[in-house]
Amino acid sequence: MRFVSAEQVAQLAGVSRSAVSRTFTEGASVAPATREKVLKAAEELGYHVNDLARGVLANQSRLVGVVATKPEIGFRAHLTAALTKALIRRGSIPILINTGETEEELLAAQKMLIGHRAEATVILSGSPPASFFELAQRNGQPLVVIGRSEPDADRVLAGNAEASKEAADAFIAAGRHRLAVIGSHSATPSIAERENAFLATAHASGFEVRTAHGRDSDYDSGVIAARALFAEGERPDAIFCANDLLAFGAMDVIRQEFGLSVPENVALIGFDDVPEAAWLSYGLTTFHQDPEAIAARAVTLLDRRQQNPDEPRACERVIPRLVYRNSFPRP
Amino acid sequence: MRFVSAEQVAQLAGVSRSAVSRTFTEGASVAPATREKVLKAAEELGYHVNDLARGVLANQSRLVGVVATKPEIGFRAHLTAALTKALIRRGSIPILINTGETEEELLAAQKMLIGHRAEATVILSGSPPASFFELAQRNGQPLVVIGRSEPDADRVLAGNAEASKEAADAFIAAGRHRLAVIGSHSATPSIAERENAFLATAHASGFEVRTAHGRDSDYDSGVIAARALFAEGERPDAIFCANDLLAFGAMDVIRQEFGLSVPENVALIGFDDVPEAAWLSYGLTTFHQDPEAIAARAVTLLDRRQQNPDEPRACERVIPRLVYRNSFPRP
DNA sequence: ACGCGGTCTGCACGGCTGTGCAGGAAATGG
DNA sequence: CCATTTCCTGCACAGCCGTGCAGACCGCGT
Repeated sequence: MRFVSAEQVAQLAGVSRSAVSRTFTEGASVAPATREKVLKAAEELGYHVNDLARGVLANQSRLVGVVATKPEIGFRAHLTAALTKALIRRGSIPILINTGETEEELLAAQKMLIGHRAEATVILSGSPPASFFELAQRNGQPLVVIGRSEPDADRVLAGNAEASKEAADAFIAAGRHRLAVIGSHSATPSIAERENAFLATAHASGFEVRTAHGRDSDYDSGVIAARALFAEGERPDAIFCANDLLAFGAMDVIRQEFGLSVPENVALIGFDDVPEAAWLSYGLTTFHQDPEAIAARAVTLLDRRQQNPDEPRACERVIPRLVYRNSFPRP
Repeated sequence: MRFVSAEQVAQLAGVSRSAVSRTFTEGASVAPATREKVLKAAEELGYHVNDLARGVLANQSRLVGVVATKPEIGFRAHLTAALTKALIRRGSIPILINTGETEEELLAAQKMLIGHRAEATVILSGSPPASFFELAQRNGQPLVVIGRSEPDADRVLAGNAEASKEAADAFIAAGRHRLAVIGSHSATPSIAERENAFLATAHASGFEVRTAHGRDSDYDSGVIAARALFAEGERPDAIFCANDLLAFGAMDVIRQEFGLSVPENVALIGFDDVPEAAWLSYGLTTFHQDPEAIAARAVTLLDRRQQNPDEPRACERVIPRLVYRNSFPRP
C-alpha cells in the first residue's frame, strides 16, 4: 500500500479511473472541471502515475543505457556528464552502466536494459563483442556508439584522423623533425586512430616517428612512455599524445626527471582539452573536443532513429579544434 | 511485436505461461524437464522477462537514483563511478540524475524516480530543499545522503571534523603558525565542515587563521583564493584547502605567480586524494578518501533499510587518512 | 419542442507478469 | 496392486495502466 493507484484517486474525486488516466495523459480529452477534481484528489493523496505500467503498455520505457568503462577518468567523465544531462533534458532516464572489462558483465548489463525495455543504448567506450550488437539488433534496441567506427550502429565520430594530421603538419612546419607519438596498448579505437593518422602523415612527409605505449591511456602510462622515449635513443623534440592524460604524464617526466623544458626542448600536443590542460602547471596545447556538442549529436541520432527506425545507419561528425597554449605556442 | 512475450514461449515449448514464468522466477517450483523445454524455446525466440511488468506487480523496480551536480568533477567523479559499480554488482540499476542547480529540475527528477518506483535515491551533492525529503518520505523512498548531515535520511559521513583538526594540529606541530584555509562560497556541507573544524582547532590553540573563498570549489577558485591570500596581508606559511582541486589551483599560483616554493615557504594540505594529487607536478599531502569504501557503506545502508524499513535512521562513518607527500612532508 | 452535433465519460479490453489454489500424475510405501 | 504423499502444472486472479467504443448529456439551431 505504499503507492496510490489511479483507482483510489478516481474514488476520491468521484469519477471513473479512465478520467484519472486521461487527466495524466498528454492530449487526451477531459473536461476542465473533471480535470480539476482529479488533480485535486491526486494532490491530496500524493498520486504519481506508475511509469512501469505505462511502459508495459507501450512496450518501451524512457530508459537509455549509457555504457562506459571507467567513467570517472579524463574526457570520458565530461562526456558522461554531458550525455546524462542531455538525456534528462530530453525526458529520458540515463542508466549509467559502469561496466568492468569483463564481457560477461557487459552482457548482464545489456540483458538488464532489454529486460527494462530501454529505448536505446549509448556506448562510450570499450569494445563490445559481436554478440552485443547482435543481441541489440535482435531486440530492436537502437544503438549509438561514440568514437568508434561501428557499421552496425549509429555513431558519433570525432575527426581523429584530420586532427592528428594537423598535429603532424604543425610540428613539421615549426621545424620539429624528431617526432614521437605516445599511445596506449589497450588501444581503444580513438586512441589507435589518432596514433595511426599521425604516423601516416609524418611518414608521408618523410619523417621517422618514435612510438611509445603505456599500458593504459592515463597519466601513469604517459609517465612510463616518456621515460622509455628519453632514457635511450634519439630524444624527440615534439611529441603527439593520444590524449591529455598521457601528455600530462609525459610533460612531468620530461621536465622533472630529465630537466628539459617544454616547449623549448620538447613540444607537446595532446587531445581532448580536459580542464586540466589549462592549469598553470601544464598549459597544454591540445585539440578541443566539446562534450556537450558530442552529447547533442548523440541525442539527435536517438531522435532520428526513433522517428524512423528503418533508416540506414547514420554518422555524425564533430571536428576538434587545436587550442594553442604553452606546450606548443602558436607559430 | 518487437518483444517476445511469455505466452509465445509457452506455446512453442508446449507448456502453460505459468511454467514459463516459474522458470524465470527465483525459487519457483518447476520440473527440470519443463525447465529445459522452456529455456530452449526462450533461447530460440530471444525471450527476456519484462522487468517492467514484474515491477508493476511488485510495486517496485530495481532502479536506484543517484543524484549529483557536476558528477564529472574531482572526487565526485570517483564517488559516482564507485557507487554505480557497487549498485550494478548488487543487482540494482543506477540512474544518474545529473541535475543542474535548479530546484525544479531536481524535483522533476524525483518525480521521475517515484514514477518508476525506484527503490531508493542516493544523494551525492547539492542541497535538496525540504520538500524533497518530504516527498521521498511520503512515497516510502529510502534516501541515502553522502557527506551531509541530514537527520531525515540514512547517511554516510566522512570524518571531516576529525581530519581537519588533524591538519591544524599537524601544521602547528611543524612550527607553521601563519595559517590559512581555502574554502568555497558555494559551501557544500562537507566543505563548510572542513573549514569550520580547521578554524575551531586553530583558534583553540590560539592561532589566527586567514580565510579565502573562491566562487566554487574547483581549480579556478583555488587560483583566485590564493591570489587574494598572497596579494596583500601577511603571507601564510601553511594552507589547508577544503579539497584537492582548490589545493592545485593554490599551489600553482604560489609557485608560478609569486615565485614561492612548496613546502619550504608554504605548506599545503588538501582533501580527497584524487589521483592528480600523486602527479609529479603536485605531490599533494592530502586526506585520502576511498570512494569504493564510501560506496560500499551506502549499499550497506540500502540493504539494511530494505530489510527493515522502519528502523531508525542510520549513519555510517568513514575515516580519511592523511597521506604525506611533498607539499607537507611527514615531520 | 425537437432533432442534431459535439464533447465527455464509463465500460471493457488489452498489454505482461507472479502466485494461490486445486487437481492430476508420478512416485513411494505397504 | 492399491493408497497416500509429493511434486508439478494449469487456471484464474491481481497488479497497474491506456484507449476504442458506445452511450449520455449538453447546447444550439430551427
